[in-house]
Amino acid sequence: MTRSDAVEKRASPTVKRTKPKWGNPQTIEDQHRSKREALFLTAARAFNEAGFHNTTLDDIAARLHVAKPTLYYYVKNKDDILLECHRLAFAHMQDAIEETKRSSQTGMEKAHTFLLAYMELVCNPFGQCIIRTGLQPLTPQSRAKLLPIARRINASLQEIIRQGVDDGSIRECDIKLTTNAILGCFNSVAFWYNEGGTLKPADITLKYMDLFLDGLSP
Amino acid sequence: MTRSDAVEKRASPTVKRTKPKWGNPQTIEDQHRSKREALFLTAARAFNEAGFHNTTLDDIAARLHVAKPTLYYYVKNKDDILLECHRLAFAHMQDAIEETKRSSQTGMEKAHTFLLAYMELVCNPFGQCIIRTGLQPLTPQSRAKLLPIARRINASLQEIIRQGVDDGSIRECDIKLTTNAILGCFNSVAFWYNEGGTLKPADITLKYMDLFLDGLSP
DNA sequence: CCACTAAATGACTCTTAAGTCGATGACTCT
DNA sequence: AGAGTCATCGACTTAAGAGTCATTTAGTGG
Repeated sequence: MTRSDAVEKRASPTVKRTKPKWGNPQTIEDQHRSKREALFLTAARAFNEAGFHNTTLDDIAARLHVAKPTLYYYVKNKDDILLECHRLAFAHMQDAIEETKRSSQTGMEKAHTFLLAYMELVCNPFGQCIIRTGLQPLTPQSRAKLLPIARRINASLQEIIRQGVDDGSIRECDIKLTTNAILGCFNSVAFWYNEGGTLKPADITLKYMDLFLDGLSP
Repeated sequence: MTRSDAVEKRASPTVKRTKPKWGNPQTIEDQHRSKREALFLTAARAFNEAGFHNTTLDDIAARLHVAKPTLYYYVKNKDDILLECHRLAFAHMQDAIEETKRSSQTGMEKAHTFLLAYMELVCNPFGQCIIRTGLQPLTPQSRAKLLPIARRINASLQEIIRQGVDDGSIRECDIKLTTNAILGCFNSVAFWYNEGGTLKPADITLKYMDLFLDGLSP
């Protein structure tokens, strides 16, 4: 690679550093953070397209028009990248879980709120990364950090359905199995959802809810 | 490893060769085939437990009490192993597809037959391997061989549901979306199914069918 | 203009695991 | 017993890709 290439590479997506005045040091930290986020988003997209193990750090660096060692300025290692992608995805659900916990809706209504949030998770690059890449490539330590979060999501939906059965908004059913069925069904959207398409997460949620509510019997 | 260890290793699961008389050469070929099958089953189990990329050929060889180069006597390379695992799994579905094609049942009834077979696929080690490992680790060439088969399964279920809607045994619905929902839901069983448990594939199928047929409305 | 820090990189090292090869033991048939 | 396979393995090569480090460049504040 020639000298001028390198310069051109660095020029394109790298945000120009703005004056890190002592009075307003926020600016430079923001820059660092926004570059980190760009790194994760780019990595997640790459993982989703080619798979975690088929994506090298050189690939990710190339997408960012940067050399591999630069990544290590923002991130500890490859495992760390995936871990953070998962964390960012889960953060999105955290709010939805809290919201349904606080609200005084029926189980059915809560299920709708919760599942809409979940579908949005599953359709965004970080969520797709969770579903498609999974926890397997992570080190056992990183996996141990994420497993409780994943379990909490499952437990929250179980809780919601149980409440629904109690308040009569959902019919009697095997709660664990039903939860697994619904989540499995929603997860699978990560494999065919297309960001550019006309079908938006909210649309899919409605159609799936309809299917799960009224069933296929004529 | 000492000399005697090696001998002991070879002794245990390796079937003793039986006389490959010229008059009955079948015997020795069977032996070769059964060892190949053992290899694939062992590999599939290993992939399911640790993931494809976390499973080395040495791991698989160790499980078979054999040295790595021995594997290459039965198999071209690692890609070949995974490809064959997927092939073996799909073969199971082939029969079910043909059967539903030939039969004169209603769409609903065909769906039941088909989905029972599919659930059995998903719960057996090779099927789990398809779902959990996926096609991503395969070379593009191998992937190209399997993709049409996967599509055929999806298309077959679509066909069945379409017929069900036509003959009135299934209510009007978005056929593609419904197919994806059902298959996604069934696929996810591969992640929690436990061979030793009391819940058998047929039981899960019934419960899931019930859910999809009658829905969750009270 | 100079010292300082943030950011980036070229050119390495190191490890892991896939795949190869020649030699050897086991069994059968004549 | 000797020839001829089948099956197996120890020891090796090779490639890829993660991670490191010393160095350079660019922008900033005094």
